[in-house]
Amino acid sequence: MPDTQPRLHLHDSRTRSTVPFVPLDPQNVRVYYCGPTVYDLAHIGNLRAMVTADVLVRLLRHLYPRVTYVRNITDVDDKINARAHANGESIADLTARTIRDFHEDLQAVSILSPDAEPRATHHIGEMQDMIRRLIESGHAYEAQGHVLFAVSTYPSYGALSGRSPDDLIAGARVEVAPYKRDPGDFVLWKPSDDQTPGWDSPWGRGRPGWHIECSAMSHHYLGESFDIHGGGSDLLFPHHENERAQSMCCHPHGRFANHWVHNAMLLVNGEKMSKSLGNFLTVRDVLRDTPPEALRLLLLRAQYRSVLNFTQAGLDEARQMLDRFYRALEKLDPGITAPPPQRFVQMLCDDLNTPRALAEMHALADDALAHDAAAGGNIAAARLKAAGNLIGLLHDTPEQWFRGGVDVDADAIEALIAERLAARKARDFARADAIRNELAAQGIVLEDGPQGTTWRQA
RNA sequence: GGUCUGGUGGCAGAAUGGUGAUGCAGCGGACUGCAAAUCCGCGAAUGUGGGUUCGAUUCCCGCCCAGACCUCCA
Repeated sequence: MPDTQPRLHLHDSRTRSTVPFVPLDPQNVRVYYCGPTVYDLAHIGNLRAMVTADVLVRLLRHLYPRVTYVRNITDVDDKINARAHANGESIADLTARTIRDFHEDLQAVSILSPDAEPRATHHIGEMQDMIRRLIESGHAYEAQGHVLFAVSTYPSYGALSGRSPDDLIAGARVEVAPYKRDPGDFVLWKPSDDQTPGWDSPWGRGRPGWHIECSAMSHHYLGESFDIHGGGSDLLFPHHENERAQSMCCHPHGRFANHWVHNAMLLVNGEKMSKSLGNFLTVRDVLRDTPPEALRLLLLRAQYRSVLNFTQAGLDEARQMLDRFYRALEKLDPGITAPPPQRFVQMLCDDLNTPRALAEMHALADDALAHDAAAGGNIAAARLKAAGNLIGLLHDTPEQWFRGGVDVDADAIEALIAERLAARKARDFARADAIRNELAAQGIVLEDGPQGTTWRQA
């Protein structure tokens, strides 16, 4: 039914407008996202970007036959050097451990692996090639052991982030290195001393600047032109602006990213997350006492371009929403499957409007809960599950969701339920309630239904 | 200082030039021995001052407030 297939519209940061998404090659949609700099655990702000990318890629996979999703790992960076030194460990140990932790955290919240996850240190050669070409074409110059990109050679510099070069100079809050021809020039290659990781190059032993890695890796995996480049809005300038300048100057016939997607920042209790405020939350911190799906749902409750305020109350609410969804999935018949409803997909196609998509899921849950199987309750449940799965939710069974938290002795609980049933039959409600209270104290909630008494974790 | 977003019920959070989704919380009812879960129902919002318009929450301007970015923070 190609006529009824929803069309994806996405907001493009470069033009600051929401436009129809038209793939360069409908047979292979190509996406690049900026991944982590691996010096510390992922925090929930990092996670928002990764979840946004995940929903986008899942939706693209639903709409198109093939998607190539590349997400890099920055494993050469001065913050890494500083952290390894402070920890008294090798850079290799630090980055290996951080990458492993990053993968664990993302997997916990059902973020799918990218098709390629290149590491900067594995692509130094390509970066050097690009730098060489930029020097040869007059877009870059050497100065005091550094190679710098000359922003004045790229007339469109600033077009992506909507700034004029004059604004940038006026607002520069960092001291401008004296060897720069223009205050806006940025480093492509910089010298390393003996204590710092470095690679031999035509410009001496050194290491790459931050931006060049993404230009080199996106070109290597996706070509001169690809469909979508994404990341947090804080990357728009300077990182993405600089990436674009380098890539467009190095590959003048390409378009680099056709479409730019940026997610808004996350606040914690109304404040920007920062170590000095003491509100810096890692994914692990949150998952210690929250089911991973609740964290994921919390992030999807706001549209990705809105600032999202992270609170414990919001997390609790996300958990309650999932309780109801899983309650509805108890109506699911194992044999019944359904595609995600068109209206749900339509909402996602409207610039990833996950709040409206979730409203559709609530309607499906209503339907499933209010009707028995003969009246379509099981179909609604199947649709709900398909919808949830499309955005990386509802992967558990209701059994796992309601009972999966901590270790409990199910046999002991069943024995107490049997004892309570006997007491109720004898109309000894004092004893029956005492048993229920005893279990409640252990975090076990009893529910008396038409089919008998069931239990779940609070 | 410059650039750019945004201010919607108690809270979270959509949408829209013409009766403002959804969720949580609250209130009433059904069900229950009482609960829990579920169901039915109810109340409740567009920061502020102007302008354009038959009509503005939506478009425009001022003000107030919040946030982001301004050379390596998702």
